[in-house]
Amino acid sequence: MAAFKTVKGFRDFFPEDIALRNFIFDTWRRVARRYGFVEYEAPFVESTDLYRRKSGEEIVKQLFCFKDKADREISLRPEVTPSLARMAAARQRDYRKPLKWFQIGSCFRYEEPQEGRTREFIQFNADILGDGSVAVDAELVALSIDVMREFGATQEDFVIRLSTRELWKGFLDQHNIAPEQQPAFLQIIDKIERARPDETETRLAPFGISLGEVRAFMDTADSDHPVFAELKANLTARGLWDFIRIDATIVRGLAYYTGTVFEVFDLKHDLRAVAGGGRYDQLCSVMSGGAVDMPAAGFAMGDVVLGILLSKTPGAQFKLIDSLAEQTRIDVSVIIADETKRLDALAAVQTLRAAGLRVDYSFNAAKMNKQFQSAEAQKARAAVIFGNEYPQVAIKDLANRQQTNVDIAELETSLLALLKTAALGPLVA
RNA sequence: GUGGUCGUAGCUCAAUGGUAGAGCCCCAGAUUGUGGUUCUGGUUGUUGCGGGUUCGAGUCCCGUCGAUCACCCCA
Repeated sequence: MAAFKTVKGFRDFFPEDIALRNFIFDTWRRVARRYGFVEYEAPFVESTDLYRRKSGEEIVKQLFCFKDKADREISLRPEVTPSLARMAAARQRDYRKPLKWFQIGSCFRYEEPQEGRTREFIQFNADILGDGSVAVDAELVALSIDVMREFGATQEDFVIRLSTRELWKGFLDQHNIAPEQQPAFLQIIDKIERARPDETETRLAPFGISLGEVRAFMDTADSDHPVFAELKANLTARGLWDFIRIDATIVRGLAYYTGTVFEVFDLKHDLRAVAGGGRYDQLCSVMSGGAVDMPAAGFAMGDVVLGILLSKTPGAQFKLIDSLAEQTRIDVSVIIADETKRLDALAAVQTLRAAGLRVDYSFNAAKMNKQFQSAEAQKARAAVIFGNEYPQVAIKDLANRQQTNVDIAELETSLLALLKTAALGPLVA
């Protein structure tokens, strides 16, 4: 029988992978909380209609969708924004506005996997609902910048490419393009940097607009354009405007964006967008059948591309490596030099664990050097040796290799004191 | 869903169609009460899977699964 493998596009998370994931989650949570956001979660499975409502029938081919045992059409969530809109519309009266909500969890898309794109990925979503001001847009951009900075990324590593659909709306109204045709036009703009010029020209033809006109218009959209004035003043005051690059080609694929749109882009590795989002003022209304009309804006950041970026960004390495080590390190390795003292050692293990220390030991009789190697491998700060000196035990500081004997009654106190001191020695690399 | 490339030990990779290997990792010993270095020895494979051609297939052919790249998509 062939060995089992993960289902296509899905990942195993071994301990070192979980350590990285925890590091990412912790960072997302810490910064979001710093901004006054509160955490929520939505179901992993929703009615397929929820996504049809938002994006139309063609979306189904990208959905991880199936029928349940009662023949209901359901889908693994491809994103959480529709769920958020549903939840917010249902209970919005219970919360003071604006809502500042964030969420961390898996999403699923039935696509061809490749680097940076899997069928299950984890997103951090941050959204602000119930306030339509540019101040909200600025707050979200600021949050996305600070999340990246918290990971250790700098201005050398990433940039916020930002635009607003207002810009193109004005342009299109001027050219008498009907609102229902505008999404199709924006799709062309979205691909303008990747597509060949003659292809773009052909696709623009039905709109009666030349590539030259589009390019000329894009050149007028720089950071001094009046449409960005308020956002610029806001982010400049925070010292964050230097992270922004106005880029009229950023329109985001989604039809529902209505105002500011932005993406977090890495500058050095030619990766996919690390995060993206914008303002979607109509969505709550659409999702609630018009019952609740609430302006909203938000962004999402995926773990897969972020993980690749972090692994390639020197500035992020220190925090990351430190976090990974901290998640698997123990405080104390109890070494049993004399098997007749094993029960005494176990008693001490429990006492130390009750005191909150991370303690491990060998399950079976083992040579001293093996036990010390285990202590080393687990990055224990101290070793406690139970041997023929009992009822005294030897405490060894594994950082500086100094060893002292103490009475068993003083073990906990002595260890706590040792663990408070800085680890000076080769262990601290 | 479409097309290209790839798939050999836990990992990184070798092997003109002719006995499947190396380094790292791991395990044991040198060292029976002391961890990073060193030395010695050792384990590890249905060569992704299934067919076919051949005296003989890791190697060539077909299919399939997976990875990766491009397309698509990125809600």
